[in-house]
Amino acid sequence: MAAATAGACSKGCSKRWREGMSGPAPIVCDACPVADRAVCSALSPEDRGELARIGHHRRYARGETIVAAGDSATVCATLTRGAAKMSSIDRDGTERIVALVHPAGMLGQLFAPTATLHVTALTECEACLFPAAHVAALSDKRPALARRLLAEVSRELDESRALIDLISKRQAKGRVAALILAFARAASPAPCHDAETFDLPLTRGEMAQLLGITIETVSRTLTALEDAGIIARQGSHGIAILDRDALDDLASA
Amino acid sequence: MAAATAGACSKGCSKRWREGMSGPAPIVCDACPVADRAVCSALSPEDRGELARIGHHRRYARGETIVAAGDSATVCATLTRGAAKMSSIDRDGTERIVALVHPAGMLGQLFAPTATLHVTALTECEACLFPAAHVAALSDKRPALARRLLAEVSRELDESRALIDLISKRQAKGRVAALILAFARAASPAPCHDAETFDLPLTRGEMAQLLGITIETVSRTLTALEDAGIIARQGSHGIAILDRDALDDLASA
DNA sequence: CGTTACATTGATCTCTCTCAAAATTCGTGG
DNA sequence: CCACGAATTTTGAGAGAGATCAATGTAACG
Repeated sequence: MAAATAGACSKGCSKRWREGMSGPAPIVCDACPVADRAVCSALSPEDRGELARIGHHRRYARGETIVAAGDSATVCATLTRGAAKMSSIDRDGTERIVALVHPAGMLGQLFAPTATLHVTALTECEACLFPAAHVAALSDKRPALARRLLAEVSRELDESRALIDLISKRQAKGRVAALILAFARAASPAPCHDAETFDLPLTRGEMAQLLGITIETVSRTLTALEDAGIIARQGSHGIAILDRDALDDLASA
Repeated sequence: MAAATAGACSKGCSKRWREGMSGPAPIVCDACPVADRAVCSALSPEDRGELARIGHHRRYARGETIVAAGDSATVCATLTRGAAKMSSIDRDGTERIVALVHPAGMLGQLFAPTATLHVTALTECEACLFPAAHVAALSDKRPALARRLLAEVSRELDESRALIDLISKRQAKGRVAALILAFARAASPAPCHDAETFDLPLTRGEMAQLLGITIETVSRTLTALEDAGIIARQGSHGIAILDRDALDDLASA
């Protein structure tokens, strides 16, 4: 299933694995936290039931590979809980994060004959997986689904362009500030206002890749933001926003 | 129609305007250079004919605004000739290019109720414009079109991610090299191999915005590439690739 | 309790930005 | 067709931000 290099998890997942990371399980839409937002919401209950029988639900540990670049059996998945990253690997082995996926987002590339991107769990997370071919076939019969898929990919495109915005900030402070705000938005249950306290589910290395700066600069910048009283930190990943306006200013610079 | 600031063209287009930049004209698919590649190729001749009657064809001068951010009557357009850029404008007036569009590509945002991005002609170019609502309605009736639209947006997404790749290179040389290669690819009529000599239809300023570096650095980098015998220049926009391997090396760094 | 991975901090160097001026290109008008 | 003027591009010198190299600190796991 996974590509050769993707099996090893360097982040100490083995314990959690043994603790009972669940394998493939049936899909129960009634309990789905994103039933109203995800792509499947475009389907009638009957159609959704049919799709639910074809696909399955899985839980992933942090660091686990969800889709490996090179996989030929393309899946179309919806993230129901947690966060994931999509990344490409250069010939020289450098990883490059090209997208972050939050709950209700789609994982995988619906159209590529083989996946060109790795999809990796950033936190413990859950997803519903479907064979891409089935989804494509169903969308031919259900215009509402086709339209919803189109809207979802368009949304991903907008997000991708927002990411471009993020990393084309000139200064490191601006990039880090924008990243913090992006996660504040994603971490909030309500779309209208952001979370004030949340976890950045990225290592410093991942943040550095994403922002196009070095690990050291990320670290120094976070320290500077904390010293300036703009954020507070709890452990290495916990963030509390103390001065939202200052963060906005930095992010738009 | 256009936003306040978008009307002025600082690039001396007035003459070409007067020379007879054509206004809206009927669509003639027989003469279309991208009839086999564009989204409309998914339609039957009859459906395409119907769409052609609804939409119209226009030519744009370099620097002209095709879609202005804020436009509420959303159009769905196909670029048939030339090159265009999509960009957002920050609150502080900084332009940020988030996508380049080449022939057969789609312009505009099919789903946004109002456009969030400016679309501007980079070269003299031509496009077929359709009301987005009509295209969306037709795609509900024609699964083939819906699928083709989905594929197109997915392709745009891939391109957007490629752009992220481009601007997350650490060094300016790598970014410029990658940009040159991207245009070499786009300028070539054959998909299998790139053009060796072509025009970069961007000003230094546009390249700088795109790459997240300054005009001066772009200029210096091009000079350095020329001094190193990797490229040759003809005028300020003509590029000839002399050492493809060296360029590849720089671009992947 | 030691090992490993991750994060922070420090010192130095390189690259890019900034400010400034010269050179070139291109459109315009004579 | 040539000459002028505006915009763009190139080049230079100096300053600043981030990269790099290196070491210390901290947390998680076996």
